[in-house]
Order: sequence, then C-alpha cells, then structure tokens
Amino acid sequence: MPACPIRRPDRTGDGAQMTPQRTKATIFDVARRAGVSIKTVSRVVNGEPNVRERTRDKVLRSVRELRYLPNAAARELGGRRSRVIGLIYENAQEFSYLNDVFSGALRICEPAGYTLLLRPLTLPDPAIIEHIRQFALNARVEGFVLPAPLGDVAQVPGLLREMRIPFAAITPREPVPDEINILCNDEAASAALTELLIEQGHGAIGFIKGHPDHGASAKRFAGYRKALRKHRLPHAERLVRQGYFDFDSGRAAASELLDLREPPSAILASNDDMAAGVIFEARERGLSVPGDLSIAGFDDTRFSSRIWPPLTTVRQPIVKMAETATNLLIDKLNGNSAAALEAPFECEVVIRESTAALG
Amino acid sequence: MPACPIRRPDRTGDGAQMTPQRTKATIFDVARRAGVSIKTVSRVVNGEPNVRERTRDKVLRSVRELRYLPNAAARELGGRRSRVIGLIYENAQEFSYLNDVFSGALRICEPAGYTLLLRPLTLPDPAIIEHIRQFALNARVEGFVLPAPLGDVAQVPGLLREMRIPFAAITPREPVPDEINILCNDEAASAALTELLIEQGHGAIGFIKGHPDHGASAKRFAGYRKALRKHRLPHAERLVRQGYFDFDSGRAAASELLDLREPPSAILASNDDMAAGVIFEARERGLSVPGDLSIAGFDDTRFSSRIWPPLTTVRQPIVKMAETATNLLIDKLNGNSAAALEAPFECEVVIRESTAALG
DNA sequence: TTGTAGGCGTTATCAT
DNA sequence: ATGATAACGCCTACAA
Repeated sequence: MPACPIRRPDRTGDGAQMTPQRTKATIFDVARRAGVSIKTVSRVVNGEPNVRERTRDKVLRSVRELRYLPNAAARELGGRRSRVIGLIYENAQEFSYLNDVFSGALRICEPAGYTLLLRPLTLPDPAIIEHIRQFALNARVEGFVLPAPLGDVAQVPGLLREMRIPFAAITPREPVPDEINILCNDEAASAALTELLIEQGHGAIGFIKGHPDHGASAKRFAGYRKALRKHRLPHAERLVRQGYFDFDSGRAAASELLDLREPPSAILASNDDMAAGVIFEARERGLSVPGDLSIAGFDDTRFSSRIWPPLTTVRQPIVKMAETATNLLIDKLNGNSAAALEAPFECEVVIRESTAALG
Repeated sequence: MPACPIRRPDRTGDGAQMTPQRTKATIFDVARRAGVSIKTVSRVVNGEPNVRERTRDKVLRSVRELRYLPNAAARELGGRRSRVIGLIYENAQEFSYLNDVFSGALRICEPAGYTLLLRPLTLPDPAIIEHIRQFALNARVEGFVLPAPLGDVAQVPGLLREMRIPFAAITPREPVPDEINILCNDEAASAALTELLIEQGHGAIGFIKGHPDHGASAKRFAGYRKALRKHRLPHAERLVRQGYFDFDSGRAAASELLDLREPPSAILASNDDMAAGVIFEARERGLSVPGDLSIAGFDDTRFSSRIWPPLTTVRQPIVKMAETATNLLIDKLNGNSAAALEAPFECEVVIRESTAALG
C-alpha cells in the first residue's frame, strides 16, 4: 500500500462563509459540513439508493447552504459521462421548425442536467459524416436528436450506430430499428386537408411534392392520393409537380400548374414555404386568392398566418415531439428501460382564408 | 516531499496501434511516442512558446499518428477554463436574425476550440437575471454574446459585470463601457431609406417606431427625422406611431395611420415584421401596394422578398457582425490585447417593389 | 448504510 | 528548452 500522505487535509472552499463564497464549494465542503464522507454526498446528489433519510436531509441542507453545484468537468472526467446531447440539423430552410425542436429539446435537457449542443449542417455535403464524427468526438456527444430529414440521410444513422451513439429520429421516412422514432400522422392530415378542398367543390387539385429526402414528403403525397381515391376523383399526374420545400421551387411548380390548359382551382403544397411561393406566383398573375385559386400548405410556420391571405395549413405538435424524443433519449442514456414507442402524434388542420369554396 | 510511487508507469492507450485505437490516446501516449514529457506535449498543443522547432515537429507528428484529441473535461478541470461561450437571446421574435447571429458565432467558435451554448430567454421576465446566472454557472460560461436587445436590458450587463464575465453586445443602444460593442450605421441607413421615399415624391411619410427596448429603434427614428429635416419637410407627430417590432403592432399602427383624415402615402416601419403587418392591413382595406401606399421596413428577413409585394428594406451584415463580436470576445478571453473597436458596420438599402414613385 | 483509495487527463508550478 | 509532480473535483470499485 502506497504511503501517500492524505491529500486535501482541509479543503474548504471558503474559510468562513461570509460573503458569497470566494471559491466555489466542492463536494468536500458539503461533506464536511454535513459530517459525512464525500461518497455519501455523491450518492445524494446523484439520487443513488442506500442513504438513510436523515443523512440525505443533512446533505441536502448543506448543499443548499453552500450553494453547491457539482463541477461538470470533474463529473465527466471521473464518470466518463459528458451529459451532452447533440442536435444536428439542416441549416437550409425554414428555421421555425428547428426553433421548435430546439425549444422542446432544451426544455427537457435543462432540468435533467444535460447540455444541448447545436450543430448546423449544410446538405448535401459529401463530408457530412466527417463533420458529425468530429462534432461527436469534440463535444463528447452521448446521444443525438435528429430532426427531419437527418434521420433519413442514410449515412447518418449508420455512422451513429458505428460510433455506438444512440439517437432519436424525429419523423424519419422509416422508423430506424432499435432506435427512438418520433412519428406523426401527417398522411392522415394530408388526406383531411385534401378532403376539405374536395368538399369545397374543387375537382382539379394540384399537388406540389416536398423534398424527396424528407420522409414527410412521401406521406403527404400518399394522403393526397388516398383522399382522391376515397372520393373517386381521378388522379392526374399532370396536376402533380416536384418541389423541394423552398419558396422558389413552390413558385416554379405553381407557374407550371397555372400554365396548364385546364389549370387546377386549388393547389396543395407540401409545406408553407412552397405555398407562399404559390401565392406569390398567383399575385404576379393577378389571380385572386382564394377567389381564383385556393392554396394550402403544411407546417403552420410563423408567417403562415401573416401573409396575405393567411394560409390554410397543417400544424404538427413539434415542440411536444421534440420533448418526447429528448425524454426517451435521456431515458436510454440513463439506462432506463426504453419506454415503448408511443402512438404517432396528431396533426391538426388549420383553416384560414387561403382556401374557399369553389365559386 | 511525499513518497508517492510514480503513477502511470505505462499509460498507453493502445498497446500497439493496429485497428483504430480501442481507447482514446492521451497526452501520455503522445509524450511517450514523441519521447518527451507530457508538459512538452501540452506546450505544443496549446501553442505555448519555449519549444524547439524540432521537438514541436516530433510532437505534432505523434499527435497526428495517434489522432490525439485533448480531453476537454480534463482540460477544464486542470486549467479552470471551460472554453464555453454563451449566446443568450430573446426567443420571441424574428428568428432569422438569431439564426444569422448563431451561424456567425459558431463559425468562429468551432475552429477556435470554443463551445457555443444557446439559451433562449423570454422577455420580459422578472427572473431573467436568475436564469442567466444559473445558466452561466451551470454551463461554466466564460463569455457571452449578447445580440440585441439583450445588451440594453439594463440588469444583464450589470449581472455579467458582477460575475466578471466578459461579453460582446451586438448593436446596443449605447456602447457598454469596457466591453465589446458591435455597432452599425442604421441611423444613416434609415435616413437613406427615408430620402428614397422623399425623392419618389412622398411628402407625408408615416413612421412606425420599434420596440423601445431596442437600441436600434431610436436610431432608426433619428435617421427618419434627419432626412425630413434635410429636405425641409415638416415633422408631423401625427404620422408617427409606436410599435413593438411584431407583426400585430405594425398592423395596428398602420390601421391608425390609414384612418387619418389625411393618411400618409408611404409608411416606414422599423422592421420587416411590422412592415408585413402594414401590408396585411393595406390588403384588408383593399389598398394597392405600392399603388396606393408605399411600404418599407428594416432587416431583410427571409420573408421580406417572399411576400407580396417584395419589401424594400435595409440589410445589416449580421453574420459578419456576429463573427466580429465572437472573435473579439475570444481574443479577450484568451488575454489578447483587446482589438480596437472597429468602425460601425455598413447597412445596405435594398429596393424592391413595395415602394414606388407617388403617382 | 457508509467510507477509503485510486484514477480520470489535463494544466500549473517550480525545478533543472 | 524541458521535465517531474501536484492539483483539479468527481466517480467507481471495493471495503467495512
């Protein structure tokens, strides 16, 4: 047994605690004040079992009195756990979606003692894998939240699996096996929106698809077709255009649709950015919305109710979805039983003035 | 002198480095491979002086071969430096501004080895100070970036000074003494925009002020008045309304202005959100823009060019401003001489279709 | 239920 | 210019 002298013979952060402590209190200070060992303090602070009720109280009181805050660096170094969750996202588009994801994730991380780190990515990017790898390494990320469409960028789940980093994918095209998947019923919502237009008398309904990389795109298209089938309306390829979730692609698609010999009386765009592009194009042509053309989108972004006319759209409970994703991820990181996958989240159709009955 | 046995007699992360190392390489591994002490490795890695050129090369080679990555937790624990920069922001409004601030700050932080941590705040909030304090403590924030309007929320600079945490304020109303201040000439830009309208023949130009908490609000209003004076136009209080940078306040202000017996032929809003509100209100009244009413704003948000009609506005180089803020902050944290405050950044007037010569 | 010893990987101090 | 060693504050393993 080594003959080391006892270290830290008197490690008090603050001789007498007069003013707000000069030096931050450490676990030793708390232990001393509570008259217990540092291990007991550690147990209390980390909610471990095997501490008598009275002991726990004593410790907690000292913690409060000393305003003790565990040192995260020491925690990580000793415990080999960083408590960092990474949120990587595609930087290109609509940020309100990401802001919601971020808010939801943060709301869970903070009280749970986790740090949420953001890392924007630009797609497509051949080096994306290396960027993520570096980020994960540099930031010692324990788990990732993957908002759409990152759960569908094929190499990403592969990389994370290889690095053995768990993740929660929000609305991936296909649920990733063995991982956390947060889904919503936007196919049903898309069908409902389409039916709304049908019931308003629209027979020729144009559709602008979303970015093929997004899982949501296929689902929204599927809902559209399902509604047409249900109402025995013919599905006309000529009324469908490919878009990429951005304003310009929506505008371009609208331009093509409106140039048709028999243009649609309503256009359903796979997100609000594209719908805004449709409105823009309609205005340019002097068309009245919804008088000459009804328009609807998806997402209910901040601007959807602020453009003219306000947009009929579909709202996802993104904040809740992000909260759930983060919660399940933290459970997993903490070794808690992986909670059963919940049912898909419900989307809500928001009816505003950009759609109207066919006059 | 304590008679401790020498620790770590053979700390090699990876016996022989065949496959990608099982255990991550440590400073000891690098030192051993380079045939130097760990302190020398530390010197090289941290760019400290007093290392012979040849020694440095040897070390760097080992670093590369071992893919050595310093352990941030150990670094923080040993060096009492977290290398964390906090970005607190007001969550309420336009997010494109913040996205730009975030991008700029991150672009600087990452290569500099700093971690950027975001913390949304809701204003007004009586507990804001406590939230920031907790955040700073929990996350061990070394320095803050304060995008507008946080540099003007009086208690915030006070708190940070009390905590001795340096910060960089982006466009505060008044430069904060002893701290980093990033300014732009939006007063001049506002004057230029007003002059543009005057030259287009508008005599009665309405103005919607921004949120009084934002430093920019006063400057934009000052520029407006300056331009009126220069062209010897009377300044009429009746044409000025108070707004709060949000869509609804812009719309309400526009409603009042348009209700005037002699309404203005042009309205200048202190930001684009409010300008969008003005457009909305004009549409509701069946007014043509810019035929009946010219409208201009500030900020050039993502939507400014996408609403109808596209908005004449002023663009700030926000990304650059954020980059500069972060750069100066990091310099300060690293103890480098505080670079002299640069000249204000230049704003740019962007002319689009929402303004036109008075018919 | 509680405590002791040792290690985590770095930086800081002081010697050489 | 370089090196030996003691912090740094916590967690894990093991002991009592």
